[in-house]
Amino acid sequence: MSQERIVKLEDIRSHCQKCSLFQLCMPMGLGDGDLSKLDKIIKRRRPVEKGEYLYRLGDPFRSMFAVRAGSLKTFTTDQEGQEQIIGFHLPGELLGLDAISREIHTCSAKALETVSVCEIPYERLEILSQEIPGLSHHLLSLMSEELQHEHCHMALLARAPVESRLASFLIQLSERYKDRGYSATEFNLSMSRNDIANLLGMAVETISRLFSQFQEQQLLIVERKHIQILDLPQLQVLSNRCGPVEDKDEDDTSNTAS
Amino acid sequence: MSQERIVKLEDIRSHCQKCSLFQLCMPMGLGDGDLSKLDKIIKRRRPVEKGEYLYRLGDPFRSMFAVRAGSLKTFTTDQEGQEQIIGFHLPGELLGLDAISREIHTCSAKALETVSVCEIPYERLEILSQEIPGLSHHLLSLMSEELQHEHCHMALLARAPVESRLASFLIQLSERYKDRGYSATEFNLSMSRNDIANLLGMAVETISRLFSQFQEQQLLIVERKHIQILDLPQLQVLSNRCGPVEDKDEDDTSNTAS
DNA sequence: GCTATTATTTGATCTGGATCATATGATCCA
DNA sequence: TGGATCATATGATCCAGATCAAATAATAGC
Repeated sequence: MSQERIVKLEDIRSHCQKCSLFQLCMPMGLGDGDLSKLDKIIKRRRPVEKGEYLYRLGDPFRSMFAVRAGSLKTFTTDQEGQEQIIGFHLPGELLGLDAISREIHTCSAKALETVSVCEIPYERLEILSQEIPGLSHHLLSLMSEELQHEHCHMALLARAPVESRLASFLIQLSERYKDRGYSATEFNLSMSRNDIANLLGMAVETISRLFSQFQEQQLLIVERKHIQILDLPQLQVLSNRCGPVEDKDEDDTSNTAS
Repeated sequence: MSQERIVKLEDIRSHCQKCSLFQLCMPMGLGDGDLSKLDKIIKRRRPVEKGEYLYRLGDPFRSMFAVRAGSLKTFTTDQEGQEQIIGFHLPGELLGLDAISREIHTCSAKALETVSVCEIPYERLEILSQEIPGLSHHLLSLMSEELQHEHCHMALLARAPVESRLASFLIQLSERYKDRGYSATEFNLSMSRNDIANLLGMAVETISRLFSQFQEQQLLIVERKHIQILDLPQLQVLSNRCGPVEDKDEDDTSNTAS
């Protein structure tokens, strides 16, 4: 076969195919041809340094972004300039989907640490999605996931006591790291206590106290930004999450929670 | 021209074209041909009576639904069976988009009053979206709007004092009624105080007290389910909503809020 | 129509978590 | 390298809004 030649060609252009995150941001059955079509429209950007904006609320929407490395926060601002964090974004995640309808970014994206992103011009992606079957569906699917996640977050903010909120947050992070091939029980927080508090609708002091409390209860060990989870099941019980029961590897999620 | 014949044909099948809500649920430039294609895949359903479910959390996802008349609430349920309302849905709105990725409904939809819906089989819609340019984009756009709206709701739940929450809720309802050609200042609530409280993450008693308080402050007149808004601008100030400044008919939304 | 049940209102009390205050440990940067 | 600034932690106090209690109004079921 002419495998050799193809590989070399890929080396030149198909960054996507080599990207370890590809399965996360575009997990569909694309042929090589489709892949390189997609790859061609993607722009690389110079890294966004910690504290810099990827985009700001009100900016015209031209591109979506896929996080390659580092992490960001997205947030809206109310009429008094108060920041409300919408979410944190890890490698492999797509940002900016919420701007499609108004063609204006409705939140700001700020780097929590040095971040590298792939820029995907939306107009060209739309054209491409007419050529590549499944691309539209994939985008819809990603947004649908985002909606689901936000429904759970709303339930959290509306009802959950502070312990559940933080537990839920930690479990979610843990799962996302796991999906990315990192440890599910040991990781570094890239965001400040302040940002966590803001996301979860509580005061910084409460976050601090809860970390201490969880540590006392032997649920985790926390030292500055570093978290080591000791008792994931107990955190899960605390979190009391919403939605249908998920397919777990373990079958410990039956109605035996009581 | 053969206009006469076409009109008769439309009478038989193109319900969409005659539907006053069409601009709300599918507001794009569809030709007559596209319209009748869309119309062909839509199923009418017998009305859903008050208290009945349109779908339940965990049900397999096969169709989206457009509300034709009446209203519904969607809600998730946590591990303890506690209901968390995600939103209320008025005529012209689309339900079920959040189920695309998992192919399972992640929330339940229950009628607040007798409801009639158009059922749109998702599989057929996807096929259709390859034929009709703009249909995919429209779906993405709708979901994007939903995301934006939920971001604001999250900010509300995380930060806003109870007055802002109720004010924001009422303004939002008012705008939605206005968009549908009804009065922006006088309408009936189809949901109970309990449901409002649940959506806004507060206690029923607080809703009751706030209605009384708003009435005392001459912001509105409330009598049971009937609301008459007297001072929309003041409610707007109270609500302190998030996001970029919207295009209003009036230009009273500049930075003169201070 | 008449009772049972449920929804809403209003008042009294209580509490989870915010806010305030202060200490201490990091990080920045001239 | 030392002082300024910022992030985190922890204790003390306070208060917005929940919860509890009770009355009243609406609706449903018979």
